[in-house]
Amino acid sequence: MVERVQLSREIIIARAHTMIVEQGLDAVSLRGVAAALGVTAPALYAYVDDKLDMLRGVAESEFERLLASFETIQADSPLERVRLQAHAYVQYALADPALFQMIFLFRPNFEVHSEGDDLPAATRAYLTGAQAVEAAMADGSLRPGDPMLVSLALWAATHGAASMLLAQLNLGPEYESQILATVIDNLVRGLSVPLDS
Amino acid sequence: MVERVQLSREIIIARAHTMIVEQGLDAVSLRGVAAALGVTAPALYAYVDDKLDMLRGVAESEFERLLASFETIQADSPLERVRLQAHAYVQYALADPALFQMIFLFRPNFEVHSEGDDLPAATRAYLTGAQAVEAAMADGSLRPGDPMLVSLALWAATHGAASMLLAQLNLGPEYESQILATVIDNLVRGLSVPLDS
DNA sequence: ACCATTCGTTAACACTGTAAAGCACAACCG
DNA sequence: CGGTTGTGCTTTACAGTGTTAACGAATGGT
Repeated sequence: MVERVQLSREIIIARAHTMIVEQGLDAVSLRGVAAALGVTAPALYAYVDDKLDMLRGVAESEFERLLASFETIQADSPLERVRLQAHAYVQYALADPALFQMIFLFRPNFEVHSEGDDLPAATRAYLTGAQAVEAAMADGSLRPGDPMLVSLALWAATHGAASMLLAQLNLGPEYESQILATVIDNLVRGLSVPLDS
Repeated sequence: MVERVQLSREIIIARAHTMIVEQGLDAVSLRGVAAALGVTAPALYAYVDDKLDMLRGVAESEFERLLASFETIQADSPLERVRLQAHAYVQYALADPALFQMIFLFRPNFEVHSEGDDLPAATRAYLTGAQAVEAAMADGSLRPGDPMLVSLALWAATHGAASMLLAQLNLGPEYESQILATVIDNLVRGLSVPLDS
């Protein structure tokens, strides 16, 4: 009961994607993906270097999705945009834990030497965050500083919060949004110019 | 050139521990650990449920070490203790990345129903952190609130910072301490009572 | 001396990722 | 039309993995 379509890198990655979502990262094998496509495992090697390369393809498409979710955010102020992006990141993580677990298997490279849309999606997602931080600094709502440093710090804290929520610490789910809010809001508060009182 | 000692759970876990440090988590196999002990793989099953259980043993011993590093911290104030614990956590992570990567394979359980030293080391490490937070709140240097929530938030942010540093983002190593400081100091700043100015 | 138990071994199963060789079919060229 | 070339997949194979079942040797007790 396998449907045999024309093989391609995209098809393979798409199938791996859905299998990761449905069965978890550890349960996905190259042979399994091939079988789901009605094909034997070595056939995939014409389109994919190895298993890691296949997963890299899935990760790339995920960063693309994350970036898209950033771009739909409507915010009143630059600072609010920073906060909403952090929330969007956690939302993304909680929606598909297996995918979130995977995207950091590959070290993103944030050295921006070339320009344009051919940058890896991870880099573009990061740049989007950094822009929001920069705007909030120009705005005067965040204290001046290195935007790269601050956006990485925000990302790190957000990532940690998401990881902690996913670790299922038997805390009861009502804690989830509170932990996230505590991390993000207080970090932003610490980074902001003091509002006396 | 294998030295064959009396087998035990502790011996197995210790050997797995050093092999993880030396060769990385992915390179460690049950068969490999057995061979290093001069024994065949099925022999381990008398002392260990399965591979995951073996790793769980290593993780437990690591939390014990982390806890020990917390207990040697000398701080002038409760708030300073909170900051130093966060730094100790990151120091621990950077010292042995493979071990840090592993300890969160298992969801720690923070429900404290029993008392005393028979609690899992992860729980005791967390409680140590929560106590410091509580002291800082009693002290008046942290705004009042749920100590559990705040200490989890701090842990989450710290964990995220460590993960980000370990991801080797091609950022140049001078960024490492800066990112950490940005996350921790600003989060603590956000959690503190404002000091007008 | 025999029995029982403990502690390890060997053999086997069902997987995994990956490489080499082979085979079937379509396209092209004379 | 017949032969050649090449593409796309399969079969086969290898070296691993975790794990289970059956077997064996040594040890201690009665």
